[in-house]
Amino acid sequence: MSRQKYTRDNLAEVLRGRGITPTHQRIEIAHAIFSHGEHLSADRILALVNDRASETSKATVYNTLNLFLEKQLIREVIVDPSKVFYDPNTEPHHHFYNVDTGELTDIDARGIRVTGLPALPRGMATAGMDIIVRIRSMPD
Amino acid sequence: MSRQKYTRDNLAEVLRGRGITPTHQRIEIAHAIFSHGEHLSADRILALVNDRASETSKATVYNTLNLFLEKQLIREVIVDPSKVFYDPNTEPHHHFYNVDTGELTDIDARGIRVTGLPALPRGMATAGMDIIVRIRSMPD
DNA sequence: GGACGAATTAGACAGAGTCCAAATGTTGGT
DNA sequence: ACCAACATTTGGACTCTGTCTAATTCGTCC
Repeated sequence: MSRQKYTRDNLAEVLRGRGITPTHQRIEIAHAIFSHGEHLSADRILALVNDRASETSKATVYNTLNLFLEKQLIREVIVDPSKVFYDPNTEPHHHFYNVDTGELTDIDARGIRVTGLPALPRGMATAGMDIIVRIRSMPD
Repeated sequence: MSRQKYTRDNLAEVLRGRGITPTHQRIEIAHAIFSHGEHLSADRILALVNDRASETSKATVYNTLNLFLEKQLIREVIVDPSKVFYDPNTEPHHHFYNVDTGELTDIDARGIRVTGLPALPRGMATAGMDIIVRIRSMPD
């Protein structure tokens, strides 16, 4: 995703580019995810899109998020056992996870090198690697 | 945890060593986790302990798992959005996660080096790092 | 045995996410 | 404009994981 203003028109184009019919609701959902810089959970997204006018149902939010995932428009981040976070950044990167606040911060993957990993089991291919650095406020 | 037969007597000792009163149910749960080599989810553990005689309730299984976590007898592994896995291995290690089958495999952390991580945000301390290598069967 | 605190229990509850069948929207052809 | 065919959305029921609570049971110490 290039860096630019996420107008609803731009977003419609982006969706088309991935073979996704840009409906009303999908654009609102994309807008929520991309213009809001953070890592959002499904329920936060549902709340955000229903803040403004067009009502969108829970089912549509989940349908859409899964569609965006399939089309690799977003990524999911699994760090909290109770909910999935959706990440608009599809560049290779990892995360700091503040275990006290639940806050997620990106770590650019460029420059990070992991050595000493064993060979993959036979006939297996890597589908991706996630590094999660759990952090907490220093006890003083 | 040293490598030895996980008899119920041994396990009772281990629990005591961590300041956990070794009850009937707790020993059965520990036995399920430690003698079964795998990474189990709460519902699998519930099923396992109720296979043999002594019935154990869902509440007790969750209570006990959380107690074991607190006392650092086990670790939790968060890779599947729908459930937590419990890991009897508390040595530093990471995981292969087979996204097709859901199977988890340990990766010994000794020998693994990660370079290029940015400095932690001010006033933060590392609480642990997890590396998850997602793998899938090679498309042939 | 009695008393007291710790542990367990069933079942109600909460929250995330899925499923389904009905309704609505969109598109292309005539 | 109308219709047919298809894609999308919807409310609500449902499932599943996990928590909570108040009542019971267990263990221990006197």
